[in-house]
Parts: sequence; C-alpha cells; structure tokens
Amino acid sequence: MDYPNLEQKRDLETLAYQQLKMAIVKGIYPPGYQITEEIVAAQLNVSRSPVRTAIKRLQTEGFLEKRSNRRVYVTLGDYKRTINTLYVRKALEGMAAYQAAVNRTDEDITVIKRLISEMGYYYKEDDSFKILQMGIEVHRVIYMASKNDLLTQIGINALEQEAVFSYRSLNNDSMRASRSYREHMAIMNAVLEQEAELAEQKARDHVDRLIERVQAAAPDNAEGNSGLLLSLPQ
Amino acid sequence: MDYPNLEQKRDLETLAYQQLKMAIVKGIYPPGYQITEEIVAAQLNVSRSPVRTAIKRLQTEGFLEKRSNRRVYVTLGDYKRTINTLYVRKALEGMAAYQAAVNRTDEDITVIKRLISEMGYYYKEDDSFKILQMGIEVHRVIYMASKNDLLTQIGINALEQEAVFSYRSLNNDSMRASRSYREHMAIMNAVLEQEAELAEQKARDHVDRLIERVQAAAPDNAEGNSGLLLSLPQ
DNA sequence: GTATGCTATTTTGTATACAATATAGAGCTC
DNA sequence: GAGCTCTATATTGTATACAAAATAGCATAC
Repeated sequence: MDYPNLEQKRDLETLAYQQLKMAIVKGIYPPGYQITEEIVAAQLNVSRSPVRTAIKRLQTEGFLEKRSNRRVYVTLGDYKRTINTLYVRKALEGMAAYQAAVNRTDEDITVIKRLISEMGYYYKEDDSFKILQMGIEVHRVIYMASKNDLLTQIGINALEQEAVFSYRSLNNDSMRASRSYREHMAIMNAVLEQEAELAEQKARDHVDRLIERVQAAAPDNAEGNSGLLLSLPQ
Repeated sequence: MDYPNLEQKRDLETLAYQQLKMAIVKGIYPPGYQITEEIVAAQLNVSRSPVRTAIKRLQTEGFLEKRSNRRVYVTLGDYKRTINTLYVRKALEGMAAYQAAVNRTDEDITVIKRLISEMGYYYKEDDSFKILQMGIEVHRVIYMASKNDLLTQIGINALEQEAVFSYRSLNNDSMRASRSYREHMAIMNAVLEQEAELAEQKARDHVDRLIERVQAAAPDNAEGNSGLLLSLPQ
C-alpha cells in the first residue's frame, strides 16, 4: 500500500473513497464506466470490504449510480441532470454569498482580496484557462466564508459533480473568460462590502448565465447524451 | 427476518437502512444515543455487514455522526446546526416553490388542491396538531412538483433531519397552527397560480419565521444543548 | 486524593468464504 | 435467421473470523 502523502494515516475505507473519487473527478474513470468492487480492490491492493464502503458512499453522494439492478457505473450526466444541478447551485450559492457577506471574518477578507488580485493578474495576462479554473476557487472560498458547514458540504458536492458531468462545451475563449472574470469579481466585491442582498443576486445571476449557456448548447436533443463534454464549473 | 409490508423484496442493506433511519426519525434512538453495529445487527437479526453499510450511509447523510474517532452516535442537533439547516431549507424550498410554480402538472394540481381542502378542514376543526403535521406534506409535495430530482432529494433530507434535531419548543398552540396554516396556504396558492416569484418569496418568508422563532427560543445559551426538544418541521 | 500506566473489554476495520442473482452467450429449435 | 432456453460466468450480497485500535476501569505509586 502506498500512502500518497503519508502525513496522516487513514483507514482503508477513507483511502479507497478518496482515491476512487479522485479517479472519477479527474476522468480516469469516465462517465458511464462500469465500476466493480473486485477490480478497484485489486488496483488499490486492498480487499473488497473497504472498496465496497467507498462505492456505496459515492453512490449516495451521486458520483456513482446503480443501473440494471446490479451494476454500478460512473454517473452519466445528461442534459436534465446538468440543469437540475445548476438550479441547486443557484439556490445554494446565492444563499452562501448572502451569508458570506454577513459572516466573513478578517481572514476571509484577506483570502478574497488575494483571489481578486490574482485573478486580476491573469486577466491582464489574458490567460483564459487560468481565469476559468479559478472560478471554482471563488465559490469554494465563499462557501467557507458563509460559516455554514451544511451549506458548504452540500454546495461543494454539487460543484464537484458538475465538474464531472457538465454538459457544456469547452471553448475557453477569452470572451467567456472575460465574462467569468466580471461576474466573479462582482460577487466577491459585494461580499467584501457586506452587501448581502447584492451578493446573493450576483451569485444567482452568474448561475443563470451558465443555465442559459447550457440551454443554448443543447436545445433540441435534450434527452440524449450526445454533446456531452467535460468542462470546468465556474 | 420479518418483512414489515412484504410487497417488495429488498436486500438486507436497504432494509437495515430503512429500519435504522425510521428508528432515528421516530426517536426510538434519540439524539446522542450510541449506535453499535453489533447491537443493531442483533436487533434486526442480520449480520454486521448490511448494518455497517446502513450506518455508513446514515453518516454521510448526516443522521449519525462519528465522535471520539471510533464511535457513532445519533446526531445531536445544537442551535448552530438547527440554524444552518434552516438556511439551507430557505434556499432549497424557495427554489422548489419557484420551479413547482413553473413545472407543476395537472396531477400536482390535483394533489395540492386536495391538501388545501384537507388542511382547511382541520383548520375549521381547530386541530393544531394535524395542521402542523401536514406542513411536512406540503413541502414534500412542492418538491415533487418542482420536477428536480436532485433538489427534491437534498431538500427532503434536510427536512427529515430537522424533524429529528430541531431545537424549537413544542407548544402546539393554535396561534402557531394558524400562522402555519396561512403561510402554507400562501405558498400552495402561488404555486397553483403559477406565480413563481411570489411562491419563492412566500416559501422563503415562511422559513424566515421559523428562524426567528428558533433565535427567540435560544438567544443566549446558543452553544449549549439545553433547551433541545423534538418537534415537527413546518 | 490525584495522577499515571496497565489491562481487559468494547468496537470497529479488514479479509475472505460462500450464497444468491443477474447477465451474457452459446446452442438449440422452429 | 430469429428467438428462445439453458448454462456458465460475473458480480454483488451476506456472514463470519480475526486484527487493530480505542476506551474505560482498575490498580498502583506518589
């Protein structure tokens, strides 16, 4: 057994959970891929027991899904699921932005200001990919600043799932990056200024834009899976 | 092994999950109670394996929590947790009401109208308990009408958890029932009329009232657990 | 009387054997 | 060749034995 970073000793269940989740999020096990206890166990060099626990957990979290009453696959995100997740994000991220504006600590302020200046740097450099990538971090920080554990846990899970199953196209053009930049800046500034209602509105608006993009990208063949592409949440 | 309703054959993991969850929600295992795999297994007359799976799942869902790095207890809902859950409910139930107003089918309309008339009956009868109890059903129906599986799943889970861990007092006076009646009616009517924004606002207002009540009931000793009482979500 | 360390007990973690069941595929019939 | 049935295989479900770890309680020393 190899402990990637050693540091903290974990039980095999936790290890299997983390490894498996990472493999899914990174796309090593792509959506639709069949997961079997035995194979994963062999790859991690542990018995089926801890792997089984990990698989069950990822099922309740939504990363894996049971199909045909016996087999487990990496969740296949279709159009409807993507839209559903985005509406959940709209509700949760709106609330998180509101709460963050109210509850942010000095430490949160420091972190957010650092994010703002870092993002500004990449904006000037016209580094579209970096800007889009940092969007995730913005949402994560705002969840943390909300000081609501439950909200944070559910919200980040939704965010991570979208990273895997997202239905959007992957054109990282600078127009998209530019809009992403402006929208995230607006949210963070409202949080800094403690403009709670504004922060909530900006966060909701941001997700509305994403919803529009998804709807525009797959208006017709809404039921099928064609057009599925991996992307970064924003 | 006894199958309560027989009908559908389930595997023991599912059975253990359902039984254990029911026992928690009904208060048979009260908050703070230690759960051990072996004892539950003995009570259900199955081996530890399926019980173990069920316990792990209830952990990730938040009904059970690990303390002292080895033992598992029924989650002890303190003030902060109650407030956190209510804010999550505010976000999700607001969104659900909005989506329900947009997506409700004819069948949903029938169900909602039946709920309205039934609730009206109990209101005339001045049956406070029944009215408060039906509040849960209202939220459940609205989640279903939203046609968003993910939203429904997360939202109902939050609702059920509050049923167990709620911090509020239990005085089922008719003034509370009267307000509960009015607020739930307002939400359902807005959904029927397809007034999406109004429905969202009414749903959020409703949870705000609950938050006020919790804050009023436990303003000072916010950290402790004194004052914890079981109640029904509304 | 308090604190510390040892030990027994409790409880979970892990591996593995076996059972049950669903799926796939071959072979058969028509 | 199409469809059916039967069988083999793949895979999960369940039980259980054993290992590891944490907790609690007791005894001992100071």
